[in-house]
Amino acid sequence: MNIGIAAKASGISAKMIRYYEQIGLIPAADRTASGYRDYSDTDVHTLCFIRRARDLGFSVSEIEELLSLWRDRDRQSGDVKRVALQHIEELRSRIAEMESMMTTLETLADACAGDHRPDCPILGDLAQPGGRNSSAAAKAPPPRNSPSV
Amino acid sequence: MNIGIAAKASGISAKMIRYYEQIGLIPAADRTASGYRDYSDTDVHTLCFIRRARDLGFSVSEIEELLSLWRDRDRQSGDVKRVALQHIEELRSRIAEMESMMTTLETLADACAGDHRPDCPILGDLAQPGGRNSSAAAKAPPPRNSPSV
DNA sequence: TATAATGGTTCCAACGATGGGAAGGTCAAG
DNA sequence: CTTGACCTTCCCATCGTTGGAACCATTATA
Repeated sequence: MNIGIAAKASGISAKMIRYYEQIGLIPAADRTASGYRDYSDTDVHTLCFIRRARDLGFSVSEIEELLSLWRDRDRQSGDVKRVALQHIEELRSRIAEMESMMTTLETLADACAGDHRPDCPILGDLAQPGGRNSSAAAKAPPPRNSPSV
Repeated sequence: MNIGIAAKASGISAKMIRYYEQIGLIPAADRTASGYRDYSDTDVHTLCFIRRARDLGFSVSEIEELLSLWRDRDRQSGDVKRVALQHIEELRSRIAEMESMMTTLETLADACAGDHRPDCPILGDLAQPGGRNSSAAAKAPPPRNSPSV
């Protein structure tokens, strides 16, 4: 089947399917006589696996790992679980960071009248001469995934 | 003062200060006779403002808006609050998305023995033929900020 | 059958924010 | 005057994804 059909069937855009092939996440697809990529149901199944993993926020390299474990009949479930737990920790830390930002912002927003007057505790906080550290997390690893519609 | 000093004083790297100048977030710095950028205490104060806003997860365009409100003596605090509340909603939605992922992953990880045996509910879920939708959020706007180390 | 409308192909660029590094000029101390 | 630390500009990489241009293949319609 054509890449467009495989894209609809898997929920991964044709663009991304080509990209995944390019970076080696999936093997190069078969080609028809005219050069079109040709996908089997098995290929689509793999693409669905990838999409599901992406929806759960796994990075491409993690998906690579998961795919190879999936294909390995002699895998140890411990290896899969390790990848999952690591990702869970990653999510946990990013969530904590954002929640910390949110708490601070909510406090500031609550203190702000939000009317026509110029006085504003939010700007007041941002302009703190000391460069305040407050409660908002400052340093943390970058986000993974993110569908960026 | 030199860019290096301003960088240390503000907590923003020299690289990023040049970048912010390039994209117009901050005006072009004065130059010494030899071409070095020259910063005043006021400039550093602005940089600190920017850093604090970034630590709270505001995007560059939001910071642009906040900076212009900060400089506007006739601003209305309602405008500032609107920016903040919008960002809070953004954070809230991203957190919800990640929490949904985490919940799903934790359930799967709990169900996985994590030993030497190959049977694995995590892979089982990812390989669902239907392309499952489950509870994990699939679509959401891209993350802002993110200190990336 | 001629032609138009899809849909495939490749390649290049952009996003957002940041870091890395090369090549070369400047400054201050020894 | 040399050395080392700092500055300058410019380009590249990250990560996942989308967009577009230019061009070829297939299909459907007039």
